[in-house]
Amino acid sequence: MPNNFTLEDLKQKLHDGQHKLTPRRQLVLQIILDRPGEHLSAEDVHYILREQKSEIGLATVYRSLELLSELGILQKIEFGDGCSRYELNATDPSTHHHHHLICVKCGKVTEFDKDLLEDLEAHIEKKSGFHILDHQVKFFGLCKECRE
Amino acid sequence: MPNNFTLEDLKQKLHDGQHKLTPRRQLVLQIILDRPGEHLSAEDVHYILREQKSEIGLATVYRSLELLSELGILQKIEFGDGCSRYELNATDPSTHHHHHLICVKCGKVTEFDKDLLEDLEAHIEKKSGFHILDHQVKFFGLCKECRE
DNA sequence: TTTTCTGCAAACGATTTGCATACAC
DNA sequence: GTGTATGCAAATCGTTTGCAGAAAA
Repeated sequence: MPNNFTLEDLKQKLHDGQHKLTPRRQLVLQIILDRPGEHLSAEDVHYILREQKSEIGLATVYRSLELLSELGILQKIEFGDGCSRYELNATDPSTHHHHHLICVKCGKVTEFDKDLLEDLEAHIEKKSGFHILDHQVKFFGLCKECRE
Repeated sequence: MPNNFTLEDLKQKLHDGQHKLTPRRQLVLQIILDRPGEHLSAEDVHYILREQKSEIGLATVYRSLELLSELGILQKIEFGDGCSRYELNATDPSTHHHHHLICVKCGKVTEFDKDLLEDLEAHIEKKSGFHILDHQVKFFGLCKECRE
């Protein structure tokens, strides 16, 4: 399992904000954990949960995803397809900051880890005085399959 | 005026797709042209037009912005604030591909032109076989004013 | 008990669409 | 005259919220 936080960490984080680690929230998180690299939307998560007979309201899915994002467990991302998607917000620097490759033909979203943006970020900080905390990088183009 | 296409180009592009360069479409485009670096939403454009006594339906604004984006005149961008925004899609390589610096405190969006992503793109193409056509880069952080 | 959590339905806000009319070639 | 554009209102769709009951501390 590619998560780099413990259940205890999570409980602590929730507790600090006067929240609880409820069964529903664990279910929602587990769906994301089980599908690395999948960028699920709230409706996706809801659908998967219903499929596995876990009855849970769509509003609760939204609220759980929102909460987990606020805690930094998940990362909310937008691919311009009209809905928010979520992925695990890895805190390990080696996996953090991966880039998304979005195929404009088939719509497939793949990931690419290597982060070569440091130079650019340093340059920007120096020139503009803007202190960068995070970034989102999306590349649009044609995936290997669609090129052929 | 920072546009690098002529009215004739635009007319031709529209004509190729069996569309017309109507007065309304010109109005919408002009609003964007007059405000470089402003990232206006459809409602922003609609509001500005009403202010200057140009009566035009909101749906028409949406349709015009959509059409101009399809033609590559405008670029549709998402800053995660719940609505699509539009900017001029400069075709001049020296101004193309500017990055957005989004302040997480005051919400201000500024631009930064320098494009140092070439190395990264070359690396990705080589490693993944993904052919990159365009990219979107957003940096989140604190602007100069909010740091103080 | 007091607080948080959940489900449901209603509300919401950005965007799209159906349709009748107006315009352009 | 034929096809495209437009305005308006209604519909749509993802998301949020109000509220009442359920669960947890």
